[in-house]
Amino acid sequence: MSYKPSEIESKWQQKWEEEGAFEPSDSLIQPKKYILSMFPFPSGRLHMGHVRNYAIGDALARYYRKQEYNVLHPIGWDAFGMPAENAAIKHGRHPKEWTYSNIDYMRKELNSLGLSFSKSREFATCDPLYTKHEQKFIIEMYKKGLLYRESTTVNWCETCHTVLANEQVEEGCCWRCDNPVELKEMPGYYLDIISYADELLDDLAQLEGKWPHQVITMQRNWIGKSQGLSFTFELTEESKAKLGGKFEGYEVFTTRPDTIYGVTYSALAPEHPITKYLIENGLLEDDVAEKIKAIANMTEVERAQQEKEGYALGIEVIHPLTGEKIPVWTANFVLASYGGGAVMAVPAHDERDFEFATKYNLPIKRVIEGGEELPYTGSGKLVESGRFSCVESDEAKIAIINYMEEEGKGKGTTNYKLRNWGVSRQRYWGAPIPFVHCPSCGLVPEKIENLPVALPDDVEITGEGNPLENHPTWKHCACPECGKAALRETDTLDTFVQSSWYQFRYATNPKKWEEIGIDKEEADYWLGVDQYIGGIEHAILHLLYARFFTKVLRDLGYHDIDEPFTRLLTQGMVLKDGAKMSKSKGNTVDPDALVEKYGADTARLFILFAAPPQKEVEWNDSAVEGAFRFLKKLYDRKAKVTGSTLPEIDHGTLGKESKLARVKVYEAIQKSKDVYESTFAFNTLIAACMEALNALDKQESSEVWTEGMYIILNLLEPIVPHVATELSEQLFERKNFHGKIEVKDEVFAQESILYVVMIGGKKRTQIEVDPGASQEEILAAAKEAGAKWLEGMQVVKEIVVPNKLVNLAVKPA
RNA sequence: GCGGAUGUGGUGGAAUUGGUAGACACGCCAGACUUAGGAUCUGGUGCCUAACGGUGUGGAGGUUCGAGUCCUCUCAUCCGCACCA
Repeated sequence: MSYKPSEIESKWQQKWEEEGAFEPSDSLIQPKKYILSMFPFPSGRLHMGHVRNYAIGDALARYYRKQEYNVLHPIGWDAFGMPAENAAIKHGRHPKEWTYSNIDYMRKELNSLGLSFSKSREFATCDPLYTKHEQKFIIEMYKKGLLYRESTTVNWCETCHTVLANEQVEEGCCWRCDNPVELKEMPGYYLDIISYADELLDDLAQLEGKWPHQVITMQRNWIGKSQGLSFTFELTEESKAKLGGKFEGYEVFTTRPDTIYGVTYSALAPEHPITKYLIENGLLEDDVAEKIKAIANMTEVERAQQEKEGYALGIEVIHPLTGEKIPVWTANFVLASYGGGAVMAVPAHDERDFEFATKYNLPIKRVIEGGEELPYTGSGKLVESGRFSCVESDEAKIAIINYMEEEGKGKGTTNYKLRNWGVSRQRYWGAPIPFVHCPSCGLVPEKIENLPVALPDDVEITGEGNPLENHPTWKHCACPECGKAALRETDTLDTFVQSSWYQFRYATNPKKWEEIGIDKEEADYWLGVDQYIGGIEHAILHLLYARFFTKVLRDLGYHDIDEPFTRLLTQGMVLKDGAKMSKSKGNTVDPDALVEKYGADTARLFILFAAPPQKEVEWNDSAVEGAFRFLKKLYDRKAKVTGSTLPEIDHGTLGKESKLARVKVYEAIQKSKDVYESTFAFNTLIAACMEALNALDKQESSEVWTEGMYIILNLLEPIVPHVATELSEQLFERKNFHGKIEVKDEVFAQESILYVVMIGGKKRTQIEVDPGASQEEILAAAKEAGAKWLEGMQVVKEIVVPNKLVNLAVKPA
């Protein structure tokens, strides 16, 4: 019988389904492995990236299951989000209907790949049961002061009609639709991720070596911690008067307090309250006011592309140390979102300040020695810096901070680039933010017993405005506190909130899902995820949020885990014709079609064989054929097997070719541990199995064949489970899938050892030596074999690398 | 600009971590079997050379008996952040 993947695969998929073969045990004492591939968004169909992601995770899950670990390998659906609403707008389908029908289709696709998921723990994040617990967390965070509502400048995507978090803005554009992001002032809910910035930063150290270095660095840079001095610039009396007594001064932050004596001007962001006040009260000339407003309307990206531009505001502040009067400007390079939206400017020692000062003829005062030209941004001895002159930069930084603190003029401060996480979305298809606006009580969280605050099904989705806002009745409710008429919050939560805690939900037994969100005992048993697998595109977004949420939930008492993902593998993209597969480029390969033509095993084998998982993999039709050919060959060789157990082989009696075949087989075993447990270089394990099969083909011992197939099927089962299980069932009653196969050292014992002979660093010949040969004997043999190249030469050094080579260093005699 | 990677045959990629570079596979070439095949099997295949031999891991140096692997400089490509004071 020839290899018929479709028959074999559907047979085993059905069997696994009936057996509930991949459910984890409820016993929480066994050694465990939690293997998690990032859950998919139910977009409609699987793509090759999914196949790769799940093939990697499945191989690991199956490997550990065979090693008798209790394995949790769950799947679910990241089901809220814009595309569902876009489908509603475009095709008039209800987001819920669209989402669930996509899930049904994609579940079948995943099934057809033979992935060993726990079916009982599958869920979609749009399930009100999931929302219920999430809303409870949100309310608890609010009560703890970690969630707050405020009106501020936000990133607004006009196409998606919603606010975006900082992490969701890529080069000034929306991460989802790629339209330029606008700045807009509006109220929203924020999670105080900054209060966890230090822990998020410090704990990266424990991920070192377990997460890709690149991801750790990206997170570190994103958090962007910097230390320095913050102090208040007090306005002069005239300036205070000009500002109607509304302002005493403003705060600035600097990482270079050592340059403070070099301040020659100060600059405010166009959005700074003082700038705004001056404009709104007509205290600037009309054309200047217009120009400042124009800057304020630009996005940060647009501003960054502009030349430095600014305007004198006609006010002055007092230098905190010299008492000098310093002019105040507004400038397009000062960011409203960082360090209070105001800076002290030291043109001599800062490139931006220098460029600006040069353009507007502002004074430049050197206060640090070093460098030939200005601006000089390095460190050095201070000059013209009062009592701090002659002190080195590093010391001066500390001394000046200390002095400012003593004098009550400023303090040492830490600043982060990280902004608090804006979680409000003005969209329908998300988890409602469980708050109520009461005219008498203000902002009130919904009562826990009333959760979930569920979405109404009867909505009109037009793309105009927020459907929840427009719904005739949904938002009208009674205040949870005073019972009077009130309005529900119509914002929904960012979908990244759902994916921030799903790893804990899977760990909780489904029997408890109704009652509790996270079971502490089970969470502490299963988490951290032993191996997490997903795309690099989540390096900051999801992976930072999930780390943050984990710490917050820990502090709320839900579990004791510090880091959710112990080990992380970021898989490379699947390319075709050198570009990422995408519908718009028309270079996709449909997993369904592939599975239909060659079977799931071929698809899985190809994608794991073509490249190591961390790298990009280029699609190659003939390499797919090659993978299929190998499986056909493997299947065909079942005829060579004569016994149904692992045979006892008398190694000494075997022929040379048979011995070599055994070496290859046992080398593959050794390789497999390394691959499955540390390097994930499945390509090399597959190659080792191919080598072993090639070597088996070159010999005739049926015992060696039996042993070889017994072992190879065991090693390949995680990668090509259907064909491996089928053959194992036919040949060995699946006995080869249980327990470890011991490596037999006798196989590696050699009768003679091959030494390469190098003379003068060049490979010249080789010799066969008895394993017991002494160093002298080996050298003698080498010299004899290499006599031709030693003529007229003098050996100056002799190196013998045991079991490998002899190197004779020579020079002309 | 800052940060992180990566450079090995025609292609995807190996290399026991300083020890025979190119495993395995794709492609290509030759042959066999076939009515035929884009099926299967066998053999070959880094480059230069008729051969002996030489040469070869982006480039240039260095350490070493020995370097794809370690060090210094350099070039190229990719990714992330980007006026963060």
